[in-house]
Amino acid sequence: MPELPEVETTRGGIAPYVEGEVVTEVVLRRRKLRYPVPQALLVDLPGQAVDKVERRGKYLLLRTEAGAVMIHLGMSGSLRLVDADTPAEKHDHIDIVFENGQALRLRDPRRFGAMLWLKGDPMQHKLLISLGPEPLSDAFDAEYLFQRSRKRKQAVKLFVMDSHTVVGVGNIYASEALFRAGIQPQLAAGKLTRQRCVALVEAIKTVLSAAIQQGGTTLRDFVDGSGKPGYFKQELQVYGRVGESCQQCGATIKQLRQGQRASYYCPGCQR
DNA sequence: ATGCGGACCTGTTAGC
DNA sequence: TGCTAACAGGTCCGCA
Repeated sequence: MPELPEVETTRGGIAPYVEGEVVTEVVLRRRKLRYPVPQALLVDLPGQAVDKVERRGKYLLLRTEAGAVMIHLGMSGSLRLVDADTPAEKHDHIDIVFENGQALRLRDPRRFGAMLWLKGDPMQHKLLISLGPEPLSDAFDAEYLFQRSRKRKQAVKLFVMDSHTVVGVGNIYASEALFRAGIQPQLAAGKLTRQRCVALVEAIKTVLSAAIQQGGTTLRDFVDGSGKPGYFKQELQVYGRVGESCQQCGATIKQLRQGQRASYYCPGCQR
């Protein structure tokens, strides 16, 4: 469900309410998520104050003096702030309860998400250490993408969705960015020219920034920290629009499958 | 190193 | 209306 804009929307939504708050208790209703929730989280987190809520790629980090809580929302996860006594529903797996009576509640029907407890520098963790640059940082530029893509036969859409290339570009925004850059998704990454790398980097930055502005994209069930949906869906040009006509050129939007995922593109605008 | 398919889950929807 | 199959925002792992 969440790509970078949805995770960033969640981060921004919960940070003001969670930073500075002291954890009193962790309520675990279901241990089996993507990875088993470590016992150490239940033991070590209570008593800690959350210093900062950060994001790296699609991972959220709640930093405390003793360690960091690392959260991934997978395909269907959401984090919401609720009163601690709000009854938990079926897929509400974990509550981080605070002294002020609020709780940060993780809901995740498909359970592809994760909550881990990291000691030491979280950026050195296996899951974070080899991630590519943040798409909205200066490190992600056309020259980087150009060099990185040399000799790659992989389709450009799969290439930009690879978190080792750049983090945070998921299935929706990969299609959207390629449309905006005028690049067809099947093109081998190694065939990108410098010029097209400029356009693609620009498109990725623009589409992600715009989506963050709109509070993310809600296809069916994404909600932010207070339960509100995102409004970027109405800005989508190709994603989910097979058979509709392109707003740019009028051609019919097409769909194909790449890496077991749907890709959407306009055969008129994308070459 | 690269590239691909399978695996992990449940819920919703499309199609017969 | 009901059943079944396909599909859904992610990404790690193992194999060729």
